Amino acid sequence: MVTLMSEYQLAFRPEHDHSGCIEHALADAKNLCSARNLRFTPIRELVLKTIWQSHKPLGAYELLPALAEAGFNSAPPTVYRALDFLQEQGLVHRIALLNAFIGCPHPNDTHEGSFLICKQCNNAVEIEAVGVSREVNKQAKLLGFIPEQQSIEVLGICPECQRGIPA
Amino acid sequence: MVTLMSEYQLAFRPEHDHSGCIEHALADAKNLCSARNLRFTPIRELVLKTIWQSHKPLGAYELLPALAEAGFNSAPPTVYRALDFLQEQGLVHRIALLNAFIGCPHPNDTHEGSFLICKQCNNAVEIEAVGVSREVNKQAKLLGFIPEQQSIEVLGICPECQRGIPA
DNA sequence: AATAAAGAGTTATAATATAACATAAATTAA
DNA sequence: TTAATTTATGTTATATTATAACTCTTTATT
Repeated sequence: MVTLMSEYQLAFRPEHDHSGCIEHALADAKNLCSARNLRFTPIRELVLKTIWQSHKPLGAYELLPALAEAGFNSAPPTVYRALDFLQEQGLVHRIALLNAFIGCPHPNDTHEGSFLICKQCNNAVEIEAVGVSREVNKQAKLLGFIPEQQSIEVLGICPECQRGIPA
Repeated sequence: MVTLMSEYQLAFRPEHDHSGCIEHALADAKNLCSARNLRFTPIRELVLKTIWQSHKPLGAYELLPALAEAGFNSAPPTVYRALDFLQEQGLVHRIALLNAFIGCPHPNDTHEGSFLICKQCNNAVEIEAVGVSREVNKQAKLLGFIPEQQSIEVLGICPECQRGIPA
């Protein structure tokens, strides 16, 4: 059952094994940094882990308490530096509509996320918007515009919340 | 020549008659408000007019000086109220990636803008992204998600700037 | 070990946005 | 036409998000 479903659906399925999401994301990040000869420092790991506590995008300031509890400096620059690093490496995405950050479930292929964000439960899923990107590029080409960075964000109601059961 | 071109291209064509854009937008707004029995107050008109001074999205605080010069209160709430009104009526769009606002060239049909934004000259054009919206809805439906609000923003280089002539 | 580079600590502040309450103007009801 | 109501604006204060600038420490390179 689960194996037939795209990982992208998990965020909208409260019953899924979320500890698997976290472990998978952290392992991915460790591997990716090691392969790129980058340092996956304790602060970076903690920020990523905190982001992955749920599928709800978190604001930068919501990440600070976790740093404080772990005994790190918890001034804004600390978390923004970690977020900058994680974004550069594709490990997290920033959701512009929310000023918030979410873990990327497939950080290995460079891409920009497209998101469905539930207004009720605040969970967000990253979708493979191949068709969307293709259409955007088509429109851009018509105007002679060279696209470099896309932000596609859709607010709405997720399947769970439609059933009246906020996740 | 110009009649064959979509109005959407104008932002990337520095030679276009921009006074026409402004007049058209203000006339549209006046008609729309009157048709909806809404008040197109001097502040709202001035904010819209200021936004339409160019095709570059403007931040809220960039609009304040115009209010001050015209003798209005120029504290942030004044401009945000006007922007809220203009957004609700579809007269301006907010570009989330830039925290900035841009005039809508066709405010009559309710829609959400999709934008191509030039990183060099900062001009932005609203595109008719019918195909894009269709693709987004398709993806959403696959996941049982009901889309309500879309934000599609593409950063890149416009045709003029590709030619090395920043508009 | 000496040097350089990268990461983190720290203080201050910039930029964006809203809350809350007072006043004024316009619309509607009496 | 006034009185009541609604809508818009004035005003002060503050919340939220993000970055600048400088210091110190740790890690990597020579």
